[in-house]
Amino acid sequence: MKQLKYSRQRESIKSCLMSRKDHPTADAIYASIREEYPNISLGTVYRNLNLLVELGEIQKLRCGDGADHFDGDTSPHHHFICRECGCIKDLPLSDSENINQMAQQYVDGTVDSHITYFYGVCGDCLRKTS
Amino acid sequence: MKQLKYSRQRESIKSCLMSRKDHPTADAIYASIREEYPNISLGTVYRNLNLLVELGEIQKLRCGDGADHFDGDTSPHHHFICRECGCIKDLPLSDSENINQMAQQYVDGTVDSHITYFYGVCGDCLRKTS
DNA sequence: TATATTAACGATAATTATTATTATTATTAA
DNA sequence: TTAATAATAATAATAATTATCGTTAATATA
Repeated sequence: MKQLKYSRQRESIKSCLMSRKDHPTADAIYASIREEYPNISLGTVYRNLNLLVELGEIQKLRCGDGADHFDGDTSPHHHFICRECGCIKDLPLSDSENINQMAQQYVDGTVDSHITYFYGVCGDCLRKTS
Repeated sequence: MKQLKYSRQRESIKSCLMSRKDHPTADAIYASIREEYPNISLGTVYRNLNLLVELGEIQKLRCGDGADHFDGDTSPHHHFICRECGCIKDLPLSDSENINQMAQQYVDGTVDSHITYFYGVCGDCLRKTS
C-alpha cells in the first residue's frame, strides 16, 4: 500500500477546482495552475486529477464533448449542458435514491448510482441567437 | 445543401446496428461489417455513423469508457452500465417528460432532453465474482 | 444513352485526449 | 541527516477520432 506524500501541485489543483463553479477540463486546469507553477506538467495534472477522483475528493464528468471535465462538488447533483457553447451548470435536483430503485427493478444485477445529463440551450446562447 | 447519395456501406452499417441489442463501438461495427465488405475503411464507418446521428436515425452514447457507443434505438430510454465488464443494457424507464420539466425550473435557457446512465454490477459479473 | 457533377469511398496522415515511462527532485520517516 | 521512496517534469506512447486526398460510383441532366 503506497502512502500519499504531500505535493504543492496537487494542493494547488484541488484548491483551483474548489474555487471555481465551472467544470474545467484537465487542459483548462493546467492553464490555470501554470500561472502559479509555470513549469507544472500536463501529466502531473492528469495524474493528480485521477488520484483525487479515486480518493473521492472530486468528481469526473463525461458530458459528451470528448474531454473529461472535473467537478470539485462531490455531493449528488445533476448537470445541464448547453448544445451551443458547451457550458455546464449545476442543478439542485435531488431524486437520487428514488430513481436508482426504479431502475433496479429492471436490472439483473445491482444499481448503485446514476448520472443524468440534461441538454438544451442556455440563456446566454438563446439571447445571442435572436 | 448537400444531397445524400446511396451507399451500400452506409446501408450495411445501419442494418447492422438495427439488428443488434448491444451498443457497439465504431470499432466493433467495423469488425462486423468487414465480414460482408472486407475492404471497408474504418474512416467510412466513423463518417457514416456520425452522418446517421445527424440524420437522427441512430443515437450516440458516451457512457464514460472513453469510446463512443452507438444505439439503433432512438426512442427515449435509459441505460445501465456494468462497472466490471462495461456491458450496456437498455432500461424501459420512461420518466422523460416529467424530469425535463423538473430541470427546466432551475435552468436559465431551454431543456429539451436528458440522458441518464445508471451504474452498478450486472448479474453475470456478480455471479462470476462470488 | 452519354456525360458531367459530386457524394462517398479506401488508404492513410493528422489530431486530440489521455496514459505510461524515465530520470530527477522533493517529502517523509528512521 | 540521511536513506527510502513518492512525486515531479519531460517526453514517448497509445487509443480514439477526424481530416485529407486521389479515386470510384451514384445520380442528374443534356
